[in-house]
Amino acid sequence: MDNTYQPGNFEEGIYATWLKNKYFASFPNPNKPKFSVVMPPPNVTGKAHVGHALNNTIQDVLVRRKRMQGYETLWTPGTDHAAIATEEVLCKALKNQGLTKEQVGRENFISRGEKWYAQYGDLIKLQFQKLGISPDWDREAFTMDENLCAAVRHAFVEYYKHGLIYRGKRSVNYCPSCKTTISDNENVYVEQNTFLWHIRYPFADGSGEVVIATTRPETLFGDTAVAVNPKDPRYKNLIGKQLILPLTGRTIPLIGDEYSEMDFGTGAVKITPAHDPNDYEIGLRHNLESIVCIDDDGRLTDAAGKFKGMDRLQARKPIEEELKKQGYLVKVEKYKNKVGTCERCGSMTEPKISTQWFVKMQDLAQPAIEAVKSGKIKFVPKRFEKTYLNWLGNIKDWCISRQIWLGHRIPVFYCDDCGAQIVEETDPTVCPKCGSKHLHQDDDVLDTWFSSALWPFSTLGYPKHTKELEYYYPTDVLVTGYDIITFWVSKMVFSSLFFTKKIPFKDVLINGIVRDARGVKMSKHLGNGIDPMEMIAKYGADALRLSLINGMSMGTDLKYSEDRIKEAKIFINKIYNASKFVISATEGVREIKLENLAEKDKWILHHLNKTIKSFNRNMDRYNLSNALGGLMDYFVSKFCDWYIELAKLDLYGDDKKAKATTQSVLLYVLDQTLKMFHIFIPFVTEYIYLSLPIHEKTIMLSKFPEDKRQPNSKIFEQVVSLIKQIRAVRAEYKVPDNKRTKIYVQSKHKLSQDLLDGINKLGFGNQIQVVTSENQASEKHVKALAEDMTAYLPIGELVDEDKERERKQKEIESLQFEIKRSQGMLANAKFVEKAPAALVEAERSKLQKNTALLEKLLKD
RNA sequence: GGGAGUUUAGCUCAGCUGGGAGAGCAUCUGCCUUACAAGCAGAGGGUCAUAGGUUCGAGCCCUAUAACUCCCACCA
Repeated sequence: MDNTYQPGNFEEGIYATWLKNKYFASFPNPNKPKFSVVMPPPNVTGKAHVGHALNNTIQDVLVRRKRMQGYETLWTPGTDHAAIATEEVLCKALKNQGLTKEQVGRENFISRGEKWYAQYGDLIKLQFQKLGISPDWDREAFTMDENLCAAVRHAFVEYYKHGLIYRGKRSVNYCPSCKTTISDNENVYVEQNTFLWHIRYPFADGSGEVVIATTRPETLFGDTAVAVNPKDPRYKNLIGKQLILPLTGRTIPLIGDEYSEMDFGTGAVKITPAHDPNDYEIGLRHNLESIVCIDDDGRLTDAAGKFKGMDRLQARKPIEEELKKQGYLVKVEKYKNKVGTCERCGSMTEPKISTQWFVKMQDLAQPAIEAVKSGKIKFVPKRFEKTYLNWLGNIKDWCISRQIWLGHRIPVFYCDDCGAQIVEETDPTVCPKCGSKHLHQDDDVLDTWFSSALWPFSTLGYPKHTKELEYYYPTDVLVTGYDIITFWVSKMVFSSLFFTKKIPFKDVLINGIVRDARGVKMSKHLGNGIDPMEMIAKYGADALRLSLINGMSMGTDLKYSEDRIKEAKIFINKIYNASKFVISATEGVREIKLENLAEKDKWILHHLNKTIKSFNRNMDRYNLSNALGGLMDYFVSKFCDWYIELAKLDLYGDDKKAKATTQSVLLYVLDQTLKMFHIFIPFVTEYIYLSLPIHEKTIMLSKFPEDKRQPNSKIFEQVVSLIKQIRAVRAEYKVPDNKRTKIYVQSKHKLSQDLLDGINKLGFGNQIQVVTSENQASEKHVKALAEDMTAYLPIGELVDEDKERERKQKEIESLQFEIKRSQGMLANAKFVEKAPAALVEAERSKLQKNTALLEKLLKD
């Protein structure tokens, strides 16, 4: 081992060995219980960020433990093609060359996409490997792989044949300047200072008018109704009457629809089905005509009469003037609202009603809701079930077509001659209806989530009936962020239930988002991100991993900064140094024998066992941070601070038997704790493990610690508290640590020599003597008390009678307070009656102990 | 507008089915003790956001209020 902890010296080599020996590989083995996890596939658009590091570290921790516990463990890695994001990147690159995707053509563009995927897919993989995670890389999957494409195709055809896929109209965002539809993500809402135009629509019969308020007067030419709330007393009786649409002379009806809010504007809203998604819905409900008054270039159409050909925005002013001239304009007020704009060019987007493909959700959603409600699928933390159920409960049909080129092309073919729609698993060459050979495929591609929805089973070979699918499915746990519960988790559940008749996973573990030290979400844009690769280079992968798990709470965002990684490294350094000590102290040891245990040995083994027990309990409940915290605490506060310090007495002493036992215990405890630490910090633990005098070929596949009963040493617990008292008393009297004193000990129990030596060493003594009464401690002294033990410390000049009296007085008071409290509780009949028996018992023994201590003090 | 979350020590956060307020970091004091000064020993520091309620007992349960955060929908 290196003399100091230098992760850079061994992390890479260890990972290479793991890979070479195929320790991560898994194969179906019906004789063993299995544990399977599928990795949320990162987008192949860039490099790994801390969020990936967190998500994958959590998975690795779970997977490594199960593997060590003897489960046949499969963790499937993979990547997602993220069509929209990648297409965006590629378009930008083209733009820099002065090209558009139309100019390079669809085929050429797609092959550019493939090149991109090949190049960046490997990059992400290399970064993940640096993290030390242990998925079965031989099973790496990509959403555009041949067999995954087959799964997508199969899924589409199945849905279609079950009548769950249909073509319908929907409003999409359209950018008139880029001349393309854009995704919801690229459509950013920007607050703008604009106006609210109040326009008069007279009744056709001349019986008055209705005033409407609008932010878009230019869409007036597409109006086919005015809507009011049917409960609105102002208009209730007027519903059904005809209105004259200004500037056109057309008549349109006044309709009643809940959509119209009574307290907004005038309570009357103009309805333009062709240019507003809500209006489109209303149009469907009321059977309204849809009139297009803005074309794909953003110019007004014939419907706008003399305004035809004008830009939609530039037409506002002239329209306003015309309305004013003709007496239709009531007023124009200043108004702030949010307007959808194109992320790329910044111009205002237009809602556009177009034909899209949909998946019918109602029947699919129901079983997915049931799966969670019945508890077959559990969310951790539970509160995220609400997010899931809420969304599925109000589900709308899923629009799966996207107007881009990258991704899975919609497998629908149209016959140019008879117009038939052909949907089959293989591409058709002849129209089954009319025999025509003139066929063309739908231009759109599928929503990226369509393929991600199949991920848990498509990666195991679906639609083929593979032995992997048979053995590993359903998977055991999915670890993901709360931001994609609706996008992804829900879709996997209903897809899986439909296609495989099984749930895709049993537990859904939700991790939070990594934020910077001020709580701001990390992003490229803000430049506040922490680059995991840079951190690994600086502090090692183990430190990064430890810092992510330590203090992390499932589902809660993590405030994160480089300091945390520094702290983690310091902790690992502690493990490193303690291990170095144990290894040097156990050179040549061939066998671990836990025999002839001394008090300290029983004590450390008891606490080890307690730690293992709570570690496993916490891990089973996915309390990773608590499991880790308990282990860290044991390692430092019990093993290092007490056991190792005391072990030195045996190691450098003459008692060979005691030395052998201590060596065994040292090795045993280190071995067991390393194995638990391994799942969090795999590299350094492997490095140390392989340096132990007794070890297997890798810690990765060694047996995970299990709970074994080990009674505690009560006497050693008392020795610990006596030593703590001695130290506290010394500190209070300002005895510097380098000034050692004689220690007199009086104890009800017989203290063996090793315990006395221990008290002497850790209590800063230079000599220790057992006494049977205080008088035997002849010098002026102060006292340190434990339940059945007392230490007298002759600290010479530093003894201060007043202070000693004061200290005792304080102690007495606090004991009296405690005793009174205990007595009060025990005197309360309701407490004794209602509280759990163990609690009452504990209170009694506490009272007893405190009373004993108080008596002792009062005697003085 | 609908939903969810958070509020505990200077900072980051634990705190189990309700049963004497915790950890790490930071601060202060002492110590280079042969694994570790990236260390060891000790100490100080909290009206558990606020106001009510339930209970023998509330950080935890109920009601209301405030501040902050997030998600979804929408603003004619």
